[in-house]
Amino acid sequence: MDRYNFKLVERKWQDYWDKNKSFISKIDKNKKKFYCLEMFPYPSGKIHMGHVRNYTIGDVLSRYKSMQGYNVLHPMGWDSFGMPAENAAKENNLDPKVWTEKNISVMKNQLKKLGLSIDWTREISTCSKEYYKHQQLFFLELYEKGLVYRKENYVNWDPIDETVLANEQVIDGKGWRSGATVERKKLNQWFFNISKFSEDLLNGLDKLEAWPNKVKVMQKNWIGKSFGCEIDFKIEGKFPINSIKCFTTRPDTLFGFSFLAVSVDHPISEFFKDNIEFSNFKKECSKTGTTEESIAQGEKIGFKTNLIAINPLDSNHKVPVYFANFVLMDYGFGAVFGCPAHDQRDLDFANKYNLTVKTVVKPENEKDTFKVKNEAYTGPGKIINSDFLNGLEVPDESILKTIEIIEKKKIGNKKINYRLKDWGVSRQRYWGCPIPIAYDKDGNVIKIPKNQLPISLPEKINLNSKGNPLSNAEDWKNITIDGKNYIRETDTLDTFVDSSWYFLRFCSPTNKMYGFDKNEIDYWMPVDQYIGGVEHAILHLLYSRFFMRAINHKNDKFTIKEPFEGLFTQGMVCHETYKDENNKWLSPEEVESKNGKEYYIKNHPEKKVNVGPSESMSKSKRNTIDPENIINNYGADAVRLFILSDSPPEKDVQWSEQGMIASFKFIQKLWMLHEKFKEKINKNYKDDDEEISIFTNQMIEKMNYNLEKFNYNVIIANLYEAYNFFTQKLNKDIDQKLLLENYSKFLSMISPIIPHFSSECLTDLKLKPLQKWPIANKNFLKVNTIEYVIQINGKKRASLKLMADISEKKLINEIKNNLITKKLLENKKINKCFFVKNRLINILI
RNA sequence: GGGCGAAUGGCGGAACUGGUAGACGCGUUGGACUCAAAAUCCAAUAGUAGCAAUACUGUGAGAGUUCGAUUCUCUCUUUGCCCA
Repeated sequence: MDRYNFKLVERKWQDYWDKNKSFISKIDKNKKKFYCLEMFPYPSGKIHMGHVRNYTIGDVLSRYKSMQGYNVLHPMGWDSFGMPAENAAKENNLDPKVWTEKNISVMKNQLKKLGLSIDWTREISTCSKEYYKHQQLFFLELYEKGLVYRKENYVNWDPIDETVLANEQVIDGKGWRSGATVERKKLNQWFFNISKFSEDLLNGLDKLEAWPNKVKVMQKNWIGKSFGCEIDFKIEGKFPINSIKCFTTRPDTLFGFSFLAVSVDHPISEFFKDNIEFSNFKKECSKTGTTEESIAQGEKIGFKTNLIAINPLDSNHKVPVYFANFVLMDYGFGAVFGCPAHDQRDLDFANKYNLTVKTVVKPENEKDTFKVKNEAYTGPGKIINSDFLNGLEVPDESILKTIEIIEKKKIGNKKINYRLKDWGVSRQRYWGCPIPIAYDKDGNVIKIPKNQLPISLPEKINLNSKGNPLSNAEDWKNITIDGKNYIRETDTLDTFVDSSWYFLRFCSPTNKMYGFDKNEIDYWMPVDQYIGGVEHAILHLLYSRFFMRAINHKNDKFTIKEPFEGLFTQGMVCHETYKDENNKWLSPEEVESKNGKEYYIKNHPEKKVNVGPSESMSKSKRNTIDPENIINNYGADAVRLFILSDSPPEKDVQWSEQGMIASFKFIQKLWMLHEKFKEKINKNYKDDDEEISIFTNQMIEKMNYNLEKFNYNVIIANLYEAYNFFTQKLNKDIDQKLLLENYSKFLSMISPIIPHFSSECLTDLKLKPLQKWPIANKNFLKVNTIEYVIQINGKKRASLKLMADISEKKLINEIKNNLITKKLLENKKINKCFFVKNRLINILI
């Protein structure tokens, strides 16, 4: 008996699928379509285990659906613009394009070795002109629709590298690369008007039934709809200003008003621009940072002005106006009214500056003399100390009534506020999609004519110069249109723009005229199942949902709104972490252990290794496992099997060498089983055995259930059970035909997971590979005998194997007559019985 | 601080709609084969007591609903993720 040679077999079937164009998809209106998409990778150089997991999950689903008769679209591409290419190019003095293309070809080979059922004819790469020229056209279309605009905005500015940094590139207030202290700087930036769709994006979530709830909740919180009102506060003082507008969700606490706080960027800051103390205060504020986190945790500081604000509901009630570091200009109107008794932030502030704390809400079970001390009260209750508002129920009635009064008095209006801000898409970088805009000498914006697209990135550019390489590329930057001189926009688009529509491009990847073909979209979209990491739960998914709406805005290019009908977020791949005595990270290859408890450096038993917790694989912790090595050692099928077997796909999985070996061995065992099957099938037995058909058909039902629910770890447990079952069955003589029928169904059911192996076995039996998905025969789903559980007073006491469908009476009779169970009821009076058909009986005595 | 989850043997994890808790795998132990080891195969494996049949305990803790709770409700503890 030969060992199973995975190297030959896997190579053979990958070639076969290539040659036979097995996974190429075309529109077929007679078939139901299924669009299965996994988040496309960034071509960083090598695939990692996270990719293996992601794409295996998608591949199992694609193959399963395709066997069920769906017309499956399962494409793959490259999210190939972005900073790592630019950085790598700088370090190695390379062209980012060359670096990227090399990575793509390596990674494509690696993916092919996994045996994925991908239609490679649809491969796209976002850094190719053929892709981004359509994106430039979209940009112009959106601009024409008023969904793109330019405004000044604050950015993180690295003064050494002369570049803008993303928030995550700022570490402890310093640039991650240069180490320079990051400054806040105002720059002209391009924005997508995503906030225009806030309400629609929020409402759309309700219809996404096949999305994980947690993702919907995250998006909902991100959009952050809050209901409240805007209020005009009259201002007294010697400055040319009559009123300041505030947004509040708690107008009902207006009588607890004790100060008005505005952002240091508020227009009234103009009045203080020559005030040195104010400038110092403003500097102080920029140090503490502007993230909501640093504001919530940091000290609340204020700068008292000589302005006075008046309570619009009580003109005798006057309070000071402060600049405060916890008020942000881009939320609401950059001004809030402070009610310390019912907002912790306001209370901290009031305590620091000795401001009045007036309680205006009391909890239901407290007296009217209730007073807030060190902790703000934000819960429900009743309004007190508030003149004509007294007695209102907090929060619903009190807020609505107060808004009504405010509107009647014409001092403010009901308003819905969203936390979602417009999407800044400008990046001062080279390796991205150029923005199709130019400026005349006065700085006026003109669109690049559509017939001049694409605007290609210049080649052979000096990346080591300071600042944005494109703004230094004089030849490229200066252009003439219709004889007039212009300067190109030198910012490129955020790479999240690239990934906001790639799922549309996959439907018609070679269409030259437009980003997609309507016919193809109408057939393939929406994506039926989208699979990827939960880290993209907010930005990428929200941007994609926005982009669909934006493209469709005012012209109804397609009828669907949501790009992703179903979403599945898989967990990460983790591994233990190792450190040597000097606290340096060690990779798993450098470590070994004899007993599984004590670890030491390979071949150096005297050098002990500290084992840390299992964490998501990352280069920095050196706890990665290279998929390519694993595939070479154990084969693609074994890796696919292992990566799915140990944990539910939505949870983190722990990489384990032992688990990997177990999966490898299982395939070897399956091969031995196959050899035995073949032997039996070739001999002429006649004995009938219903049990084998019952088992197979029940297994089909289980597989269907668990595949639909993504319980892939359970599926593999089912397969192991099947293996155990068949191994035992083979000791008996079974009718040839019956055996072949059931075994071939088994082979079909394992094929989504270990397709090379399954194809090999099926053809070895002179059957076709990629068989149809088996359909359970209902005749075999009904079982003749059932093991009934017998409970006495709720406790299991025995079980009896009896005919299915028997009645309660008959079962009790059986219990009374059976030798084993007889004693349970002897001399006992049955008070009550609970009978669950074909399952159990609970007798109360 | 807020939101959403999770907690089951030595480990990863199963358990349909409230109905036999621990499927399946790993590990461990014992045995077979072998000069020996590896590999492979067989058996055992929640805990306690017992030679055993069996009995009792047991799904983070405590209460509740129920004939019956890993599953439903409440309180608490720990923990993860997200937003801050």
